[in-house]
Amino acid sequence: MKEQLSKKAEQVSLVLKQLAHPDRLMVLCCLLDGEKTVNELVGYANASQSWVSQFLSKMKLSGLVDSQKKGVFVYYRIAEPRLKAIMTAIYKAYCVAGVRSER
Amino acid sequence: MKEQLSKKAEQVSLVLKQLAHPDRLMVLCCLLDGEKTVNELVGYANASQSWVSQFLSKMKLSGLVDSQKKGVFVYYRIAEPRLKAIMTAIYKAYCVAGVRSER
DNA sequence: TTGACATATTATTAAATTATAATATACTAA
DNA sequence: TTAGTATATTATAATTTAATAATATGTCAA
Repeated sequence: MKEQLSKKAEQVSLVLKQLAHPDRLMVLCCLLDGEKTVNELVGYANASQSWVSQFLSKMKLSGLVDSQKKGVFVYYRIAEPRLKAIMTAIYKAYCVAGVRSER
Repeated sequence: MKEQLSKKAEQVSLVLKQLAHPDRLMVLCCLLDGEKTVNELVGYANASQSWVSQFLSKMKLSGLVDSQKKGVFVYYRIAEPRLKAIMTAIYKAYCVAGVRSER
């Protein structure tokens, strides 16, 4: 039981490491809204094209996002429902105004 | 609006950085269950007393947990409801068996 | 086939984090 | 007051991660 939890913890920590950065959070927050091209994401995060591309490529490698090419554009979206769940929880906790934090 | 989000992102990333580590997740997961002494937490994470103490002290500094001394023991608990919310989401997503991930 | 734009890759230096050890403090019971 | 246990602090070397620049690839339209 504890063994299992510690394996999960390993897995979750790999996901959280990818999120634990302001610009990366901005990108993911943006993806939470639906699929976006690389350039659209560059606009949201204050980061370079190269940086965003790198980040997305890592996220894709680990299966957290996937992408679809349409002509010149590459559309990225969140592929892992558990990532979506975590991002949604974060968004609700920190970005939805007027929600009283219950004890 | 975007300005605000990016400030939030900064704030959230500081929280996530504290979580993004297997042993730290174990500790927090354990605290999700209720308050615990340092030694109890040392038992759950496979980490040294010194390490757990250090971690808790940082978390306390940033207001994510707080502690209460009872005799020789120091009881720690999650102080920030938003941390509790995120941890709960993570726990549900990764540790609750049998939950179908909805699309 | 060339120019313009969208995306991807690679390399390198700077900076932050991790793991660990050693040691200190504080409380309690005897 | 001393021994034993619980917790906290400090320091440092090793490892990761971050930031950035330079450049490459691929697609499309003219």
